[in-house]
Amino acid sequence: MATRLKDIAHDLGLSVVTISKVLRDHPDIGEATRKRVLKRIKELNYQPNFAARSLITGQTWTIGLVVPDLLHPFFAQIAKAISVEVRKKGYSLFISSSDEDPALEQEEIAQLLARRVDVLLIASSQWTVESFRRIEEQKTPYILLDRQFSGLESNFVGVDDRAVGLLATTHLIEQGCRRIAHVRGPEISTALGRLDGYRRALAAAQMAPLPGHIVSIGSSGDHRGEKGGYEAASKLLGHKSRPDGIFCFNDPVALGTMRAILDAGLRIPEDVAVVGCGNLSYSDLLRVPLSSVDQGSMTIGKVAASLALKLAHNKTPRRPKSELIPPHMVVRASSLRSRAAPEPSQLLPSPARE
Amino acid sequence: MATRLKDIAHDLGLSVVTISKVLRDHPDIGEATRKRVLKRIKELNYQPNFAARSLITGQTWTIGLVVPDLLHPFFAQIAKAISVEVRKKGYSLFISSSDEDPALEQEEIAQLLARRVDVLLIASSQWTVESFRRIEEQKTPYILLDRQFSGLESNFVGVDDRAVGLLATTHLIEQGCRRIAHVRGPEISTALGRLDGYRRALAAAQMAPLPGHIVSIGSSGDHRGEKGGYEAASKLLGHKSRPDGIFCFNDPVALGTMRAILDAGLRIPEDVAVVGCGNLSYSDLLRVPLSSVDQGSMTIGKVAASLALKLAHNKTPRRPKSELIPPHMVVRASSLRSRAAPEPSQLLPSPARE
DNA sequence: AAAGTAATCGATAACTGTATCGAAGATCAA
DNA sequence: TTGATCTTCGATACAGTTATCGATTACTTT
Repeated sequence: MATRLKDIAHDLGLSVVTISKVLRDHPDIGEATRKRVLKRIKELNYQPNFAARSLITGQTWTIGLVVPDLLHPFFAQIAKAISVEVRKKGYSLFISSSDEDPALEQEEIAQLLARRVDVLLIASSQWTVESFRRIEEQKTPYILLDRQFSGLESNFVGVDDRAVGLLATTHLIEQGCRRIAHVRGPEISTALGRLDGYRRALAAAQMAPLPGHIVSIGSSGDHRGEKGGYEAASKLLGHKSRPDGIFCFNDPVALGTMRAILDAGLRIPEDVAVVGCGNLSYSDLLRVPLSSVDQGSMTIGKVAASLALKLAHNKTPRRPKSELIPPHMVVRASSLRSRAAPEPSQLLPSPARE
Repeated sequence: MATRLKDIAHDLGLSVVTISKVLRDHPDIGEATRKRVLKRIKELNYQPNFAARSLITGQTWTIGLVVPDLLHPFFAQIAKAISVEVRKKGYSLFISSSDEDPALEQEEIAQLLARRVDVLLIASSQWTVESFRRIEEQKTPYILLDRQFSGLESNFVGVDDRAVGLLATTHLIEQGCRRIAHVRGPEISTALGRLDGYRRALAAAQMAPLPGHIVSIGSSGDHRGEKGGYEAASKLLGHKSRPDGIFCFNDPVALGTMRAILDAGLRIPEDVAVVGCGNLSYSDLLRVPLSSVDQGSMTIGKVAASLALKLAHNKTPRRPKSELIPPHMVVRASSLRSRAAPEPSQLLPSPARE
């Protein structure tokens, strides 16, 4: 059986209270006894019982994280960063993957609330605000990741999506593109922000989207991702004023877009330049390495973790805080056409990674 | 404040004990009161306090998972599968990423043990057996994932590495390769098993590795992965009897190998066929899509979860169980040279994924 | 009617640690 | 010396649940 405070107290002829105080650096303990206790604690390799501690303090020293898909490198990176950061402060991290299923996500949130996690971090695939209201009822502090919800004032950490759109579109303009199209995503904050940035970048250069140059990928699960990108890009390429640059909502969509361009017998980036978003780990291993806007997922994780730790300690709820992480552009072959053609070696995976 | 058993008991004029029994489907409760209690529980949305429950039962209904790198799709897939499976049974999963650092891994194991997880799952990056001995001292059941340790009798779930080597090498033989080389990994169970399978497959075809056709990637962190593969393959290609097929320890190494082959002005698979292992998510997005042995990471996760749940309930320790998952070959362009040349479309990402 | 049995529920202790306040002794000032 | 203050430690209550065993009631059997 594991050693308890009682055992140590009995060994040293002290009371449990004294041992408990030593453990928590309580001031009113004599130096001599403090040393004796610490020595014995080390000898017996005492590990405090979190259950008993939680019962009285109300804190569990755990943090919950719900992501739509742990396989997605973006969320995996965030999860990893959070795990590392909170562990340093003695917190452990529950991670669960909702598989993009709102119903499953709600169950997982409920389970984590039942476990009385100190803070809840959610990258939600929800469409309504309802489940967040339930979290608020329980008075558990929570932080939304990646995606925001209008009409919900909550803590938020994610990339600055407007800056994403600005960065990508401005880059295409600088590369000499004049007919820049956008394959946009569904009606969620990330897609809307990127669309807005795209529009603003064009406007800043005295340009405007040509009619039909903003296409949306299908909302059904089957037509999202790469397939949706292929279909959307096919539409664009059949257009009478064919785009010479396409900014895609995310990297999978950009992959589909690139496939459509190559299938149409066109060259990337000479005929059509492509920029995605997410900077996924495969981005520089492709046939044509994909330029992409990096969302700074590691930074998102670190910032979210630090905010979570703050919330865990402040018993008094503060005003919700929104942290926008600045994105940065990672230029690869798919959009590099201003200067000389890229070296052949750049078309292949290179050992030096971003 | 959250509702407690006491509240429900008071509301209905019953004792806490009765409510507790209803919650756990104890037989000696009358049907009428059982329904009344369940109704009230639902009304108040009662959530049991895990801390109090753990304190008395000794079970925490949590499972711990330690992986070397959550960003690696192999481990991400395993983590996801485990998370989904154990959640169904009411368990929550602590996940931590050790960043391939043995010292960090030990800290994380210690933290999870201190939390009294019911079962510990470890994909270890350890070199010694020492830390597992400590787990055994605490009498916490544990399961090793992916990598085994000689001289340590423990529960294990992972791919059948010998079968991996057999499958890959046999495939290359069937594709008409006659000088098959192997880029092997370090001195750990996975690499040794795959090497053994490679040897056996050759022997079964009355063949043997030519001298110098088994090369090892460097053990230092810098020379592992893609860079190590590039260096190892360069050696092989300079050999007087140049290989016409290479089986690589894993996919990153295979990527480096392919880069070396193309840099040498040779064709894949016509001059040299390549097979990797891991079937990483980028495998069919490459310039030359990579044939790879799939390790069945989802199956590993599911089997590990099911074993973990068994261990969580059996208070009496059973004999350690070893579960070997059969791998399967995923043939793509990098090794397909027996019949007609692959269709051009196969050289590009295809929407239909394995 | 007496005794036995089954069904249903509750009183009490226990699990381990923490918060609170009080007690004992030491030290110091007046 | 007295009183006050400080230092160091402990007694007690408590957090929310479950294990155990005893109590009550109703029903059955002989």
